[in-house]
Amino acid sequence: METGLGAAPLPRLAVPPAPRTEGVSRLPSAHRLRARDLHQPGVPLMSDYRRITIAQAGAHTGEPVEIAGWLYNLRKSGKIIFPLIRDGSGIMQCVGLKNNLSEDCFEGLKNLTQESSVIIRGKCRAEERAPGGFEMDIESAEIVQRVSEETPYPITPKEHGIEFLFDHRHLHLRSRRQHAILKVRHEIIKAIRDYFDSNGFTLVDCPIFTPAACEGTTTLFEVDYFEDEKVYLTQSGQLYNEATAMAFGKTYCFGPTFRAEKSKTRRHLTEFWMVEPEMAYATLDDVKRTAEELICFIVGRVLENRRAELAVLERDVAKLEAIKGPFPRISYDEAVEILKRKGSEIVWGGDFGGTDETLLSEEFDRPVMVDRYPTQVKAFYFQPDENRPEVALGVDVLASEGYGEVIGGGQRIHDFNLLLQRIKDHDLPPEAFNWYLDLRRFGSVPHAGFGMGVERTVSWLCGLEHIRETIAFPRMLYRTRP
RNA sequence: UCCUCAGUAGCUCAAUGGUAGAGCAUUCGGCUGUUAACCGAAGGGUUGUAGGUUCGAGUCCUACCUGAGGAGCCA
Repeated sequence: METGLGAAPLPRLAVPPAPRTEGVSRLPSAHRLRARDLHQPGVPLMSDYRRITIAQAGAHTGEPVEIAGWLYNLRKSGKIIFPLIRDGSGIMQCVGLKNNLSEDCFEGLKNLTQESSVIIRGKCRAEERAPGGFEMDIESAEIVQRVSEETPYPITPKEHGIEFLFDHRHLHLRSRRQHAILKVRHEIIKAIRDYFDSNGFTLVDCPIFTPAACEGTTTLFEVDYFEDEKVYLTQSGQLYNEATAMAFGKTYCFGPTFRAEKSKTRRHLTEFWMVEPEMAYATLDDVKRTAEELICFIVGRVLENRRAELAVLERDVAKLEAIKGPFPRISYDEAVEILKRKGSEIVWGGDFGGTDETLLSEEFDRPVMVDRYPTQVKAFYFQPDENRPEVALGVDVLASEGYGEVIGGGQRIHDFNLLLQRIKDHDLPPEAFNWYLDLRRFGSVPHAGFGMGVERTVSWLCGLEHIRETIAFPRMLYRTRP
C-alpha cells in the first residue's frame, strides 16, 4: 500500500552517515526549555540512538535510532498506541506498549495532540500492517513542543473546504497531498535545470523590474518607486534572453513572472514561475525539437523518481508513460479544421479559447504542437513565414488531457527594418526598444526560443484540478495571504 | 469587468415559512494490532452584514460583503 510520505522510495544514492545526536541538545536553549524528556531508565542512553530520517528507516532496521518530527495522527487502544510521525521525508507508524514504557512516556504520547513536535527513539522493523512497510517500536520519546488542546491544530484528518485550507496554507503544506505535489514540483524544476545545463545552455537570469512591456501594458503590474520612469514587474524575460543568447549562444532564464490579468480560472496564477530558453542561430524547428526533448526528459525524471508521490495523488501513470516523442505537429490551419469539425465556433484568425485547447488535446494521447498562428494574434517580435507572411513562425505546445498551453514560443524577427516596422505597427515607442534593435544592428542572426510555465506543467503531470496547489503560497486575484 | 453558484458549531454539511441538528475536532470514560480505528458521554450557535415581507424568517425579497466555478485574457 502506497502512502506517499511513508512509502518514499529508498534513497538511490549512498546516504552519508547521519550525525550522532543527543536528542534536542542541538536545539537552541530557548527551545530546549520546553522539551520534556520521557527517557526510560534501563534503555540505551540518548547518545546511542542515531538520528535518521524516516525515508532512511529501511537501511537501519534493528538499530537504535531516533526520528525527529511531528505527530501526524494517533490511534490508541487502551494499552497500545500507534502514533504516526511525519518528518518531511516520510510517515512512520510507531508502536508503544504500556507494559514496555515508563508511565510518563506512555501517558505523554497517549495524550499527545496533532502536530506536536516530538522525537521518538526505538528500533525499526519491516511490518506489513504499517503504512509504508516499516514500523518503529518505541523505547523512549521526547516531546519538543506540545500543541495545546485549547488551540488544536486546525487541519484535521477530515475534509475541509478550499477557502479554509488556503487560509491555513502555511499549515496545509504539511499534509500528505500537498507534500507530494511540491515534491513533484521540485523534481520538475530540477529536471528542467539539468536538461538545459547538460545541453549547452547557460543560465542568465533576467530583471524583474522592466521599463517597458513585452506585449503591451495592460497586463503589467506598475511599480511606483523609480524617480523618472514607470517600471513594471516582468511578464517575460524573453527580450533580455535575446541579448544574452547573442552573447552565450544558448541561454535560459528561470524566475517568477507576473501577469495582472483579472483572470480567475483554474489555470491562472498572478505570480508564477517560467523557464525561458533562447537560442542563437536557431529556427522554429529547433524550438519544437527542444520543447519536445525537454518535456520528455521531465516526464522521464518524474516517472523515475516520484512514483510514490504520483500514487498519493492517484495519478494515472499510464497517461504519463504515453508522453513520448515524436509529438504530433499540426498547423494552426489544421487545428481550426479539427475544432470546426468538433463544433467550435472558432474562425480563422482568432486565438483559441480554453475550451478550444481542451477540444484539441482530446484528439491526441500526448502533447500536440500547433504552429504558424495568424500574425495578428501574436506578439510583434514573431518572424513571419517566408511563404505566407500572414502567419507567424510561432508554436504552442498544448499538454494532453486538456491541460492547455504549457509552452509558447517561436522564431524572432532578425531583420532590423522589419522589426522596426512591427514596433511602429503595434504603437510601441521605438526609443524604448533601441537596445533591442541593437541586437539586429550588430551581427543579427535567426534565433528562437520559448517559455514554459512551471505551475501548469506541475498541474498537468500531477493531474490536478486547480493550479493553486502547485506552488507553496499561491498569488491570485483575491488571494495574497498567507 | 461580466455570468452562475454558495455563505448555518473550530471543520464538512443537514434542517416543507413553525423548538437550529449530525459527523469530525476538543474534553471525560472504555478498549493490547489500530489503518481518516472503534464504543459511550459532555461542552460548543448573534444561521456573512444591513434592511424589508410575515403572527412567525436559516428558509422569501432588496442591497452589500466574502468565496468558488466559468467567460474574456493568458504560461
